[in-house]
Amino acid sequence: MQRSAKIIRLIESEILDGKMPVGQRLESEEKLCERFGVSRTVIREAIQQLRGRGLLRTLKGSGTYIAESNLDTLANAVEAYSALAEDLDFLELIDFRIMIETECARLAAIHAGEVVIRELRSIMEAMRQSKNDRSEFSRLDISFHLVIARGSGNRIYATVLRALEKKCIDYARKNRGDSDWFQSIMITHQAILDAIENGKSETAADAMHKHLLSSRRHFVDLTGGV
Amino acid sequence: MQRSAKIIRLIESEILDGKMPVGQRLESEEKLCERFGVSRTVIREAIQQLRGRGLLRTLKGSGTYIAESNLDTLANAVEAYSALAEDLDFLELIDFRIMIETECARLAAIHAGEVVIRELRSIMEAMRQSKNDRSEFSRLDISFHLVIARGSGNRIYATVLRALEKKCIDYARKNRGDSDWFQSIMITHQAILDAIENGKSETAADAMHKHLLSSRRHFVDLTGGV
DNA sequence: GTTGCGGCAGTTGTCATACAGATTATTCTG
DNA sequence: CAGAATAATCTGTATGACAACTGCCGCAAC
Repeated sequence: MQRSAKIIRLIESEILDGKMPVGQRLESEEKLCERFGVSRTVIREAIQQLRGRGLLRTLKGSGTYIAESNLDTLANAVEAYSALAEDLDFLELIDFRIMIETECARLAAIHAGEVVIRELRSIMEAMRQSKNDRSEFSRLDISFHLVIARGSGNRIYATVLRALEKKCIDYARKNRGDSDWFQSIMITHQAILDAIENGKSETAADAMHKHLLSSRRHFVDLTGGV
Repeated sequence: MQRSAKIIRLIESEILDGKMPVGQRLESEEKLCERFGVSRTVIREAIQQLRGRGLLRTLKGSGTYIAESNLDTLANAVEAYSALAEDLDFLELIDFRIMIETECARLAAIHAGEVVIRELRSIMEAMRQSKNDRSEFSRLDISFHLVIARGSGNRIYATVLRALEKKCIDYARKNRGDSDWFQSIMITHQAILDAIENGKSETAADAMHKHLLSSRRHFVDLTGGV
């Protein structure tokens, strides 16, 4: 095994076991060299990888510190996974969305404020006017869902869904349909929005669930599930 | 901005935009030096960080390749997030669990085999005997949930929940209660187990949902939601 | 005393060079 | 042609040097 890999495991376990509090400064690279008996090259490579994982952050001229948690790191990981997972097809994606977004709608009905609701209304209006621009329509469609995730008040949901945005837009573009399909999306979106506005959490969850299930059926009909 | 950061963005975007197919070999470090006009040090630091993110993997003597998606990377990110997020309150955690574990229970009722069911039974028995050892009881409580996640057959759910194990145990320990609370957990766990044994997916999902909702209510009552 | 400046020590970022250890391509040999 | 020996290529590690930046301390001016 490479030397840097050993150093990584040592530092990683110190952090994850909570021995190193968030924000604490690591020893300088030179000290770490002495302590582990390796060259500065090895220490630096280990630190770089741990920075990539979001466990450390470095300030030039100052030092390297235990990072505070960063949602972007989580988003990067999810985005990387969805980009690299060749076998993650759109059915798995929509199944995952059914799970997470049903919950988002439920929470959004409880937590969403006036700002979020106005944003949703404005997206609905833009969608009406983009009826004939399929690409723009798909983008707005997904942004409607992202805003609801944000309105849930749960940052994890919002972050994860945002990381999947590209993949979702690809799905929406592929899952195109005729004028009836357009109408169906607008109606179900409106039902979700109404429920959120009125704070009816179960109704919102149910509407979102039906909306995505119907999207899933449409996708299966259109593509045979591929 | 550091030079390695620029290189990272360039390579990252090439990968995430799908220009570099999974498994493809990157140019050698020396070629990348020429192309970007920097020293080998900078190139290597960029590669190290991208390895940490799970986008690249390197074979000594051979080269650096676009990684295939790896569940461990996702697990690392989730674990790092939960370990470093001092402000990740338990309500967000339990909301997330309600969502994902309801689905796990549903799938486990369909996919769980005899091995998983025996394991669940044995955990129930151990919980009965650990009634007075709160720490051990909490550990067993969470392991019951992890086994169900494994039994769902969905590796993503199982991986993510496994990465949250430590945080879940902390939650369970904090969410302690009296003898009635103990009985309530045992009864709802039994209901979930029965539904899974009998392959009743909707019943299992419902039982899990009720179980975690009740846990959430108990937590809110106990702590005021903090 | 307080403020502002300069300089010094410490620290990370980058470069260059060298070689070890592994893999891959090429050539040689039977 | 097959297989072994060899060469070329590539990553891992070590070392030394210097640039760029930060934090701290002391000193001078007010």
